[in-house]
Amino acid sequence: MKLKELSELLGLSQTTVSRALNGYPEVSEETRRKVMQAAEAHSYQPSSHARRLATGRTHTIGHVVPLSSHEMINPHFSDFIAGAGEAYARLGYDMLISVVPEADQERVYRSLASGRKVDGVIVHGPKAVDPRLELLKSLDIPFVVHGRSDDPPESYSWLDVNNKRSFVRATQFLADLGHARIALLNGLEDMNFARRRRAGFLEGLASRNIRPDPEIMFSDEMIEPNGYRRMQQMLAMPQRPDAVLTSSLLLAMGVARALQEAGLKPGRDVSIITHDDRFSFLQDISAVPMFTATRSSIRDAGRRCAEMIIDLANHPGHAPIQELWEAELVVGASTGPALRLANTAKA
Amino acid sequence: MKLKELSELLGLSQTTVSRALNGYPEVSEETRRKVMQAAEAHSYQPSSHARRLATGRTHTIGHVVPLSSHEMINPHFSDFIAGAGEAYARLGYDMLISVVPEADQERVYRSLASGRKVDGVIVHGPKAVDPRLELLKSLDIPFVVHGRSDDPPESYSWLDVNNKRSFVRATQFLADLGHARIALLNGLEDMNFARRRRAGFLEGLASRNIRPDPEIMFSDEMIEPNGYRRMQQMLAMPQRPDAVLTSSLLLAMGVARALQEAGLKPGRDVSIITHDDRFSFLQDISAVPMFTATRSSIRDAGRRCAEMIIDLANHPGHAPIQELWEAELVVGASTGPALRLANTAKA
DNA sequence: AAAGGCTTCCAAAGCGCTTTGGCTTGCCAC
DNA sequence: GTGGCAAGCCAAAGCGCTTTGGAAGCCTTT
Repeated sequence: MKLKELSELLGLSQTTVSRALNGYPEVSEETRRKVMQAAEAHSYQPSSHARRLATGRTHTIGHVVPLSSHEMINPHFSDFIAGAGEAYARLGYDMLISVVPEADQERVYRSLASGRKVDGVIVHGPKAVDPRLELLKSLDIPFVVHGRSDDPPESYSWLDVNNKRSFVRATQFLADLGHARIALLNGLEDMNFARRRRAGFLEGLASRNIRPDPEIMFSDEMIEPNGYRRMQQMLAMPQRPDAVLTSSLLLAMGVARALQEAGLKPGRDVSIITHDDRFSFLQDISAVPMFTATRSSIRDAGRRCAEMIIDLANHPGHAPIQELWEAELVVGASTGPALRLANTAKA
Repeated sequence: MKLKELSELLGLSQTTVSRALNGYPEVSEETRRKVMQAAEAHSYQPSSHARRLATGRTHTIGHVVPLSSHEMINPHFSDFIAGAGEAYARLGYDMLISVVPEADQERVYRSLASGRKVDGVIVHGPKAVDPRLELLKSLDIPFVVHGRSDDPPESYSWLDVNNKRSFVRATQFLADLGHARIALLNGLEDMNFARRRRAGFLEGLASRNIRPDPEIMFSDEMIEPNGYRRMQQMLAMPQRPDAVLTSSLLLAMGVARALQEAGLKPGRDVSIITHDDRFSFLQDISAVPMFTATRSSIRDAGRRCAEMIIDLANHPGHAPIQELWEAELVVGASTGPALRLANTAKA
């Protein structure tokens, strides 16, 4: 069923039918009702391509998802997309996803922009210094960054967690429990969020007069095996850490596994605190969470980013939107006071 | 830069320029070369919408990703999409993703079909009996199922792992190590794959003359906390299992965590074998894999499904394609012979 | 009664491509 | 010298919508 057929069926012009369906005022309520009914009855759906060609609007948002250097897809991705997808469904938008190796990104952005395939894009995984932002500004296409780069924050739209403050708090929390030898298992530090977390960690240590030890500060892809490997490595050190701060629940799980394999108990022998993106596949269903964590739902972030980009796409010339979310500190079973015995024995 | 401008610039008609760019033969090589050069120089890219309107082909594949009953997004998703995305990028296709609650699926499929937004769709997470297949057949839109339903297998296109055989082998492997009390932690058994695995498990037990015990057969969402919870539950039983077969690495990790917390060692005290979809965020980087597993890369599956659907979209009337992949049995550290001591003591 | 202003509708011109049908031109065979 | 054929090109007609610029009809005002 196409517009022409529908209009002939109704004995009206295409113009009137189109207007009636799209809610224009210059149509009598009487006619509009008839048109709506007929459209419903014949389950008329306008061809999206024809409409796009005529209006120039695509009602589609692009997500360019970079593969990491190891060709890995970020596990954050699925929950973020789930949240964004929910917003798109609600607001009548489509989601176009390109999964591309780092190197191909520029090409893809250019193609999205020049082919006018999308009304806006979401930028995933911003680097500390990220050339994509300049590129997108120059392509003159609305975009929202999930995270931040080092560009002037007011010059573009973004939604980010206050990574620095989270890690300051987490570090202080550990220090205040009496831990003095605190390890950091961070994400790859070419990522902006990882830099901010590192800065927070260092600031937290400094505020409690603890000297950082580069020997127990790591920067890896945030997957479980890396948590395991790094903790094993640290357990073999002459002086092992008494607390670990990790950037992801997956790393924390790896750490816990290494500890348990060594007969050590998280929260008693070694404290673990982690950032928790609330992955749905790791959702904590127990009364006391397994890990003490700074929590912030990445799914909510996806939802909000989607709303933001749609807003921007609908209002060209709109000023950039920024949102900084505070993570919630949730105390779980993986942290506890430093072992006094060991400390006094040493003293 | 639009076609009209480019053609005027070259002093050629739009027809000729279009033909030159799209590789039609009725253009001299000389002209084609000139056209190509000019297009390159002015980075001309045809408007996808105009092209779609004119040709009716969208060069887009739709993925309708259902949220589980708990609104959860399947962690399989991201790796599958990564694989598919790679194929799409290679073959010049776009990927349109809708994340929708179970109940909204039909509406979305209808809208994709009637709006002619995609050339074909991938069906995710087929149920044992899945009405979506009939719907798609009736909508007359090419589709490929990742997995199978109970529909006659030759009536549609699918790519599946031989779940039944995998679980027969895994069960026999455990039995042959001397384990007699084997638990099953399966996925939700309204899913087709879970039914087949259960059938394989039962067949494996039967082939070794072991009677199944419903008390230690579970069907849950395949997330880590469920593995943990179920294993804890089983450890509290008067006669705990001496081996566990799980449907996902996430479940297996939960099981291992419960064991270690109870002071038991996987592979010594209790054997674990799992199906492993090779999630990139759990990729095993150690020499001896942590878990004995039946392995099959879900990312490869995504890649192949994408190729299949494009094939079907390009050749209307093509006979359905089916592929059944065999999983690879990889022996890791989580399995070992049943404890003879305990056995003889009992005898 | 003429002028002006609403309301409600419509014909036709795009949007930027592809594709149909046809028109030249040059070459060869007869 | 004419007919036939291929090679190479083009004008124009879509594809299915939206939107511009009226126009018709009716009511109110002067």
